[in-house]
Amino acid sequence: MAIDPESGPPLSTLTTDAEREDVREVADILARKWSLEVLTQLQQDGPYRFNELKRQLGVTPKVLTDCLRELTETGLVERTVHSESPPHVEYDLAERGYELQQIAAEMAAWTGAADAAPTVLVVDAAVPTNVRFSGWLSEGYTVERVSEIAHLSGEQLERADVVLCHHHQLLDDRTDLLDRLEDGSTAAGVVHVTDHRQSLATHDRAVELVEPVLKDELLQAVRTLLPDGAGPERAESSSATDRREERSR
Amino acid sequence: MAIDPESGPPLSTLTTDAEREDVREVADILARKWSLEVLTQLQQDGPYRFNELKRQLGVTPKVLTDCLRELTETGLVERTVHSESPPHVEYDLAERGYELQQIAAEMAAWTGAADAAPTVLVVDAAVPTNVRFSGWLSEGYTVERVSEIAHLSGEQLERADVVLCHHHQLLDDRTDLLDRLEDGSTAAGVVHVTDHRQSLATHDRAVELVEPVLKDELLQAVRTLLPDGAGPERAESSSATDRREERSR
DNA sequence: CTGAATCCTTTAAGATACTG
DNA sequence: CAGTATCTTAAAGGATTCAG
Repeated sequence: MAIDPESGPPLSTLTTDAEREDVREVADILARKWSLEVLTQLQQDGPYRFNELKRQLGVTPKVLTDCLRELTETGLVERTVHSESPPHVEYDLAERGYELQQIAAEMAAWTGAADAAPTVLVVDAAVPTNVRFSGWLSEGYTVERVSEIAHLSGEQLERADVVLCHHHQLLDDRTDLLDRLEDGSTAAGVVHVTDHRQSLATHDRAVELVEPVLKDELLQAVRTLLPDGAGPERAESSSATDRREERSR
Repeated sequence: MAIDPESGPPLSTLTTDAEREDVREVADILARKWSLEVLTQLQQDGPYRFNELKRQLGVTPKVLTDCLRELTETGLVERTVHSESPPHVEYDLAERGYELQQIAAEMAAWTGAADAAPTVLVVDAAVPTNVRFSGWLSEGYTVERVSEIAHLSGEQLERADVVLCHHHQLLDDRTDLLDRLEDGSTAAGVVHVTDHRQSLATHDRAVELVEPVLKDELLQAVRTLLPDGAGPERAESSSATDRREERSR
């Protein structure tokens, strides 16, 4: 398991089935299409009536009914019936609904932080090499590892800003992802690590390094491949949203 | 995450659609039936091979394949192909998978904390009364509010240790939940608040209070209705798991 | 105004059998 | 050993219509 030992272990583990079941119940609500929309809307604009909310979110009545029923039953939203004429119903955020949004905000911050740090995908280095490279990159970068480039998924490649791989891997079974890596049609830059110089840098977003590779050499190579010199020291300045927009263009 | 409302408002709000979408993606994974099982299993017992994991969890191969594919594509699990003979495949927790479990643990702690504090359900007090009662109870109790007892859901009643309601509400439209409240067949105790004494305490888990109700009077009444004198000062001692077992018997 | 009732489509999950 | 292929079921989301 790839946990860096230097950080003191908070190591809260989900040991019991009951705990995991609790998490699944909470996550199930957050995963529903309209739950968070309703919660944030209620938090921002105080109480809402049914049709107000319906118009605001652009959701069909059945779905909103289902959603609000679940949220009130789980104590995240308060439903108040006002009997004055004309009678109406108000929905407002409950204390637990507020608390849940704080947790949701942590989740967003977590993914945001990973998006903000450039991601380096280390492909199939032998274990000692892998550990060495990962250690060098662990500050300032999000590091992912993949055993064989043949099994690389499109999603992983999309998350990567730089792919770091041993050259011999690039000679094996061809895949379309591999082709895209070599012809430079991916957003990610490529660092080839080879045992002997082979002049493989086939496009301007590819760099070749020959073993033995030094730490500064690797970091420098990675840095040149990031968009306009954005590196770990500048990673903090670009928000998660900025990077998301960058990547989805 | 211990969110105490009296601390200055961290008030992280989920303002953008992108943030809510991120949360939904993460929550969707946690809500899946086997994701957390796989993650905790990998965390506890190092790397696993496919069939090992399959036997351990008692899951069909298709479902495990789907689950592992999603977890590796999202970078939570590392998949390593060992080509020595006999060749085999290993799955292990990735750094992000470890981080996600920390968040999951916070979610479990959050629901656990709510379970650990006795829950008082305040039914349909007029707004000023409601605020007054809720304020008195806010330390040491989880407080929920419901506007009309007629709309009380079974789930809410099950979460409640004590139901605090105005007596006139109990005379209106009958529901089965209301019957259960009055005949004492619910786990929850009942505090009736009336304007004039009416001798309504029909069972030993019901208490009648006459306005004006004093803070100490209310807190004392609530305390007598909790199982064997467990109150807010003892709430910390009983773990979330203990209370869950209590309630599900 | 606030939903309930109906119908349709998609997807997770499980069971079962089969393959490189 | 490590999956894939097929089929079935159940629940969620959505559109539309109807009702208290």
